[in-house]
Amino acid sequence: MPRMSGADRRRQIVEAATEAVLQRGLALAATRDVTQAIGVGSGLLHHYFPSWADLRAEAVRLAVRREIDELKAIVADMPAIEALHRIADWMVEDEDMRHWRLWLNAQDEAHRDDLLAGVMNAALLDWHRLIADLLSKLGGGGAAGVDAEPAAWRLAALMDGLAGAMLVKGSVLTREMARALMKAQLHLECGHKTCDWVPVIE
Amino acid sequence: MPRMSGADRRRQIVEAATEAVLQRGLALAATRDVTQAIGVGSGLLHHYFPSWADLRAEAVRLAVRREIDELKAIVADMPAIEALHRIADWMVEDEDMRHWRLWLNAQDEAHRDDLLAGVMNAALLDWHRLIADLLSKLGGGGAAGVDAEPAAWRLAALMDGLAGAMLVKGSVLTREMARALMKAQLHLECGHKTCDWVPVIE
DNA sequence: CGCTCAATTGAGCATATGTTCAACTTCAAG
DNA sequence: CTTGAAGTTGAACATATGCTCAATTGAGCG
Repeated sequence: MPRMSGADRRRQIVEAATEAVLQRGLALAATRDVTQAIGVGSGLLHHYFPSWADLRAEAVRLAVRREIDELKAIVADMPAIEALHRIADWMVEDEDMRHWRLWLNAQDEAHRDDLLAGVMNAALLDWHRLIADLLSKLGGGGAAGVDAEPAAWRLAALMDGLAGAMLVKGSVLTREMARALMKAQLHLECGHKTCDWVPVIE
Repeated sequence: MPRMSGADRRRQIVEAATEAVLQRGLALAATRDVTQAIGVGSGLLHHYFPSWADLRAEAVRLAVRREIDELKAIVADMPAIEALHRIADWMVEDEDMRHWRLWLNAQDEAHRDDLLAGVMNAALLDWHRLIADLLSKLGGGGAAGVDAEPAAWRLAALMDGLAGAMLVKGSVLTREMARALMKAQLHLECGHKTCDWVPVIE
């Protein structure tokens, strides 16, 4: 009901769309979820966004960027090896895992939506860079350390894959298994010198 | 139009549903795709399946089972290490990757569909077992070999993760990178003794 | 006050979905 | 031929979606 400046309203809409998309998933979230949440008419949404696909992509971009930024902040002042382990823990920390759900959901939906594809590609690069930078801090600067780039791809992809399997209802792959598998991978990648964690899976 | 025995008709419907689901994805595939493809009325579908969700789950089960069986056949008579590398190649072989698309799609959709969750859990177990069995043939029987179970989980999850990233339109993660990363993982898991492939990523 | 422009409305449209059900057709058994 | 059960039909229904557009409101300004 209350009047707003264009920019503010736009932000509010994206915010509501982000919430909708996190709660209901990309498939179920609809324009009406957004308009009803903030109590505006359906026309207003299309006044700011040409189509639902545009708003949806923006919403996903916001959700994903926030999540990565938050993780970056958590990990900012840690030694690299500790940060990597922290990331493995962070992965299984979220109670309902809405963000992993959205991530996988968006990656999947990106097959049919070019806007989402762009968003997810950018996100994947960020994600990879975060890990690669940490890995390259491990070796002590240069010579015989870890090959950061491919190792980062492996770690990033492994997390995605584990998350996907873990999120299936009633999955045999539990959270603790996923965590242990991630840590074992760190062990494999970093070797004994820089990483003394020993994986145990019963 | 032609009359059929119940069992045959049922099979035909599942077959058509499988094709529909592979072509259009779980989100877009609809009952009408199936009925129109085989030229029957909409009521017939519900005569054999209580709901679209049931038929869809059956269709996914068939598609996934076929794919795994096919891979098993390809790999059947190979030495274990060769088979594992063959699987890494197989992963990026498919031109349009419809089966990977469906796999990831179904895993994602499984959040909202309990029938699919069951199907995908069973599939994941099969998938893991295939790899674990190959790995356990590597060590020579027992003692100081590879720890097959967790290694298989890692390899399986890594493939899923790589596939997911690779399938995003315009992805930075190309097929050749995915293949190389998988082979590098095999190198990491199996060690130098049993696996002499050297990963190269430019 | 009036004027203007942007924000806002919401009923309505076109489209698509899964599902129902009373009627119809076929075919084999009696 | 009759009968009955199984296969089959397709128009109709309830529901949901994104989107349009003529009309209305409101705030700032001269």
